[in-house]
Amino acid sequence: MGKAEDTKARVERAALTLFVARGVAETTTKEIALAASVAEGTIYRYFPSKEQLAIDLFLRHHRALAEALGEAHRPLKGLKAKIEAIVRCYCEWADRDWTLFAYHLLNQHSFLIQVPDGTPNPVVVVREVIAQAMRAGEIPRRNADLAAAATIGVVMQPATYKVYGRFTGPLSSHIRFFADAAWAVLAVKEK
Amino acid sequence: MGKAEDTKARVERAALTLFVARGVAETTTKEIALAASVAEGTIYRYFPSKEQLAIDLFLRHHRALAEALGEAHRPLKGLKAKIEAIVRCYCEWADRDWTLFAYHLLNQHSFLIQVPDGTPNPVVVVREVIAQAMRAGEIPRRNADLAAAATIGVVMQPATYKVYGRFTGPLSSHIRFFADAAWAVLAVKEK
DNA sequence: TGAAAATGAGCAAGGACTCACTTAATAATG
DNA sequence: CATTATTAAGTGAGTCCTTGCTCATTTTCA
Repeated sequence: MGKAEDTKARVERAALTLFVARGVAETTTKEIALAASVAEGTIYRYFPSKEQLAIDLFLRHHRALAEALGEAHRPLKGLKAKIEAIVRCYCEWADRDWTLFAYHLLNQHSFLIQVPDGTPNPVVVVREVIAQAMRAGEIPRRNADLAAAATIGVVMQPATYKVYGRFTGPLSSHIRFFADAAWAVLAVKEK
Repeated sequence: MGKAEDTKARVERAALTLFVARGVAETTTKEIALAASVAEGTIYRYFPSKEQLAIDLFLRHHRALAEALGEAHRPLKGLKAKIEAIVRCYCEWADRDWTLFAYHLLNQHSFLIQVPDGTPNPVVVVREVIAQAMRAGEIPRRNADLAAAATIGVVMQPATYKVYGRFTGPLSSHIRFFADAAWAVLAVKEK
């Protein structure tokens, strides 16, 4: 790794850690510089603004996660297999870089509006898998957005509670439960 | 309503609306004053700081929701009935004052750490209902925090997506689905 | 030796909050 | 009742401080 890339990476990691611990607005550029062992001005060699640094961090993860989820389910046939692959991919992604994952989770509502059209989107990936399974008659038909939201909630709420410290240990240890629970939600029959 | 209480309420409502629309840190005291048709100094007659105003708003709702959920399920017997009552209460609560609800939803991670010990807590209410049902053998035993989180996610994730504008219409129209889906998650068997 | 990288004092902008003061409402008084 | 005194409510210009960002200067290193 070149010196410049190393410095850039240090700034990103420092910013990320502070953003998660104290929030984006509450983190100052001075603090980022200090945590990255760099002068404040150095940040501006690599990023045009603090805002852009925050957005870059978010978007990079957002896109990568969406692509990973897409590739995880695409080769498989059948909703059950796809759901399990998506859940596994999501949990492993979270466990691999928990700080980045937490940042993405906690800042969705700040940045989601700024996602350019056509950007791969994790929610849309899941929604499409579900909508397709409804068309194929694998699960009861209903509002696909609603079904996708409830299904995603089964995994994302536990992830959120892990961020809050309500649990410990890797998300991956619960893949079996998440996949079964997600399936159970999708299989709910209209009465 | 006395004049003073009316002013205080106007300030609170203005702050709430702005906090939801733009975030707490991004909302200035000038904007709050303007929206409440009040001078900036007037805010400080009723609240010691902007921060405290934000916390008050959060805590009041947090406590009230927890109590409402508790009362909704307490008279009932059996997990299925309790879950349905909790889901109904939660959805109606959200529909009744959507701005307040959205504020609470979007700012959990800022304020949850500041909740004083012993404060009624919506998550704990649900967790206890579930833990009790596990002890009674109504549903399979597993980590109660995990089960509670996944169950809550079934309702809260759709609520969150409604905040983001991904859907429209009252949450209450989906009570049936949420209750069935929540039950399905809890009934998932260990394999 | 020159370009790339890094520095950090300083600036302009904007923020939360204060406070000396005005206005409205209420009580006391003769 | 009219008048005055007392308190409550409201004001907004101004203070002080923090923040994001700049840029003239220095350091690093190929």
